[in-house]
Amino acid sequence: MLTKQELEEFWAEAGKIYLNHISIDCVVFGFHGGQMKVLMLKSNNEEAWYLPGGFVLKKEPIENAADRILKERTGIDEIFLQQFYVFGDPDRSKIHNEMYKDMLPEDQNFFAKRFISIGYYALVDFFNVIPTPDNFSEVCTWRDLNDLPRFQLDHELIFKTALDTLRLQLNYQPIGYNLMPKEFTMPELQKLYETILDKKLDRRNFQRRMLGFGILNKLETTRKGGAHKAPYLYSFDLENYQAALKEGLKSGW
Amino acid sequence: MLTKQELEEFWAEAGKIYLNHISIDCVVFGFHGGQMKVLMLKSNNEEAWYLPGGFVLKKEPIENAADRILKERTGIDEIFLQQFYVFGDPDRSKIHNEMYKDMLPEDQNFFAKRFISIGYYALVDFFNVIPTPDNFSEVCTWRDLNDLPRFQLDHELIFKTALDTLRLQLNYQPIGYNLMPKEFTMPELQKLYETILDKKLDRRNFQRRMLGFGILNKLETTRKGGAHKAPYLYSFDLENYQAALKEGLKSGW
DNA sequence: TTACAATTGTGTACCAATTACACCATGCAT
DNA sequence: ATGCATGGTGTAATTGGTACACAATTGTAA
Repeated sequence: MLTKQELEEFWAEAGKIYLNHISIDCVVFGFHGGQMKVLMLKSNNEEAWYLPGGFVLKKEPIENAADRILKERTGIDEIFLQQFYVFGDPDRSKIHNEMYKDMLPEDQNFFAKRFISIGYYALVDFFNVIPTPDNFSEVCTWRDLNDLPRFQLDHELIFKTALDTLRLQLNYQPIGYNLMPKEFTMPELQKLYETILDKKLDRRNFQRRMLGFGILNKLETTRKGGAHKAPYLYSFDLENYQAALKEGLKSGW
Repeated sequence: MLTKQELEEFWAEAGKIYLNHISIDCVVFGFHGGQMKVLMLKSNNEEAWYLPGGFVLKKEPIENAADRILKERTGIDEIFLQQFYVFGDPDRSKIHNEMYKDMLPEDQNFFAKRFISIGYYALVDFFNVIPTPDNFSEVCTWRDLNDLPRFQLDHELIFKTALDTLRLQLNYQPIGYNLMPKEFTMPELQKLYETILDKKLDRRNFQRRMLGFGILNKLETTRKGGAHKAPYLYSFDLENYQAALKEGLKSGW
């Protein structure tokens, strides 16, 4: 987090280097220990948490802005990003606007302006992420979807909209590919689908159907360790996966 | 279309009343004579056509801005609108930016700025629309999807993205309801689906399935006139339609 | 070493939905 | 009145999804 003085310098400069009125907010999903996680940030001064976000440089494509922001928060370079909605209520950032209102004259005051926020969701391999706080926070960490904190501003709406979109797009986007590690077992993949969809699936039918798509490579090795039969490991056949998604995986879950 | 002087006044004022950098573009779909249509505009000075669009007032929710813009172009009040994508390439409005570049100093020059455009698609009953040109055009009219003109800027991309979205959302949005007139025959409705999906559907299965959804009211009257058996007229049962869409119409087309 | 518990891998019978096609009804044209 | 094109309804065949049964494998405990 920046010091008070650094923050003031940042405010003064922001309007010159970033597009006014426009922000980006990202919902970063990860999967670990059979649970879906979202990356969130918090300042020590405030109780509510917020989503990783930022602004668009004057000549920067918005996709690049989202990439850049997430590279800073996660350390990951080529992240899977999907634009999903724009949040444009004039009062959505009212609380922040009030906070910054008297700092500078209105026309120079970047943060006192109304912001229209472009929502992206991101899917990442949990283990590749190095959560890194931003200029306004000391804490950046994964939060479990079953144990979410209080959100700042309209970030709960943004998060919920992202999750709804994720569910709808499960059959059209390479969601498994981006959320799972390189190698995984069938029960692990099933848990991911169950978590996203929030319902139980039949173990045997899931397996048969997944394999039927022809998008998985069965590896030689098995995952030993549990006190049970060792499951086979799989990896995604990226080429077939991409091809299959073009058609949509036949009639969803 | 405004005169040259009026246009200059508009430019000078625009930056004060509208949010900078942000525009809205709408893809308005209609259905007539068994063909899908898009509402488009053209200036006599230019060859390429463009989509109805506009800007967001400083304190206006973006949905209201889209409503307002389309009310002006179509005369319709409560239009079915769906936000579908944001177009944020820094060069997307390059040609326009160049045109207006030298008119005013850069910081006051609303039109010389980069625009991020929020895309909405709209579904309207063809017969309710009164196409009305805007400040920059003399022509506002329906164009057939099979006979599209050259587009300005990135409007072809916007249109294509809208059409793709429409196809994907066919089972989740009240698309038939908004595009068909109050009363219609089953073959007419089928033609709509065939046009959107760009493929033939079986007449008999279409009918059985549509009726199976329980979202249509069969009316007493039939449509006479053709040299054949007179088809029954139907209307949508809006209440059941809304309910059915919440679930998604079972496993798409 | 052997039996057991837990979990994974594979197969099959059943049910629901979609598809393909046959047949009848209706209204205008000749 | 007859024919033809189109609309309306029914039914068999196929496909796909669901619900289980059963065998195989691994570590653990007797």
